[in-house]
This record gives sequence, C-alpha cells and structure tokens, in this order.
Amino acid sequence: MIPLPESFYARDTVEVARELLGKLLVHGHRQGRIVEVEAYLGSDDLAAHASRGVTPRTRVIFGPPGRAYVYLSYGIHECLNVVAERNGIPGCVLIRGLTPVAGLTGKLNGPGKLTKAMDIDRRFYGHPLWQPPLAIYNAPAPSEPIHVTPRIGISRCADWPLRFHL
DNA sequence: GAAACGATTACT
DNA sequence: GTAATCGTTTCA
Repeated sequence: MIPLPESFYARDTVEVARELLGKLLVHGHRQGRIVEVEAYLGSDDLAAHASRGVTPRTRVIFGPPGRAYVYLSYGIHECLNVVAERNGIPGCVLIRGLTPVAGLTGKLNGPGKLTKAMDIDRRFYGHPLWQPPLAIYNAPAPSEPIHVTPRIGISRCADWPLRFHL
C-alpha cells in the first residue's frame, strides 16, 4: 500500500474530491475509509474560506497540493481539509465522513467528530499527506455508487452539488 | 482596537 | 430549535 503522491492532488478540485472516496486516511495506528467529502473552490465559491483572498488562515489553500488544511469551526471543532489544484490555484476538499478500518470505533459522521476521533488538530496545518504519521493511502475504487448532493451547514452557494458520498 | 460571524455538534 | 465557544475577518 502506497500513499497518494503530490501529483494526485494537482488536479481539478471536484475530480480530487470524487477520487478521494474509498481511500484510506491514516494517523498512526488509526485508519478510516473516506466515505464523504465536499469540494470547496476559490474566488467563485462564496462558501469557501479562500473566496475572500489569501489570509494567514487560508494561505495553504493557495499553496502546493496534498497539504492538510485544518481550521477551527465555531470555536469548538477542528475540521480536516485536503488542498487540491497546483501551486497558486485555490481549492480544497473537506473530509466529512469515515468508516472505521482500524483503531477506531463507532460512526465518524461529521468533520468535527472525525478529527476528534483521529486526534487531528492544527498541528497538522500544512502537513504533506503522503508523509507519516498523517497520510492518505491508495485503495481500490469503491464499488458503491457515488451520490452527489448539495453541501451541508453553509448559507452561501448552499445549492451547489459539491458533496460526494458513497 | 472592537465587533460580528461561522465548512458544527449536542442538548432541550 | 438553540446554546456553547473562540479564532479569523471586518470595520472604525
């Protein structure tokens, strides 16, 4: 099993989001299968943090792909994103749901729960995702059909079909 | 320097 | 339906 290379992420954000479904998210001995993601684009996507330009928080979204973008939501929850598109182009994929593979228990539905169960926090801001202890590994394409629905929990551009799950 | 807001979750 | 809670962003 090999980690996904930087080139995997250097593509269209929506394409990366679809391809991430079924892949393996690993932190130490904890492993989970990615079953739910959302795509966030750049300047045209008013729901994306990157839409208002580069800030200290969002600068990694504009940087090289395959990096982790971890941010604090509502002052309470950490959320894990993966940067897509090549260097200089904004775009990221929010990991919303996992199914346990090893070292995890119960359902991991919701980005806040997910990061808490995986023990992921802002230490990993900008971390390359092909490098242990936090990495995403390749896996066979999912046999389940991919469902496409509007994104959840946002107010602007809430009807864009950028949420993908199995 | 001060004020408002949010890619959420859990509880009433 | 709404409170909890705080870093980031926006405005003066």
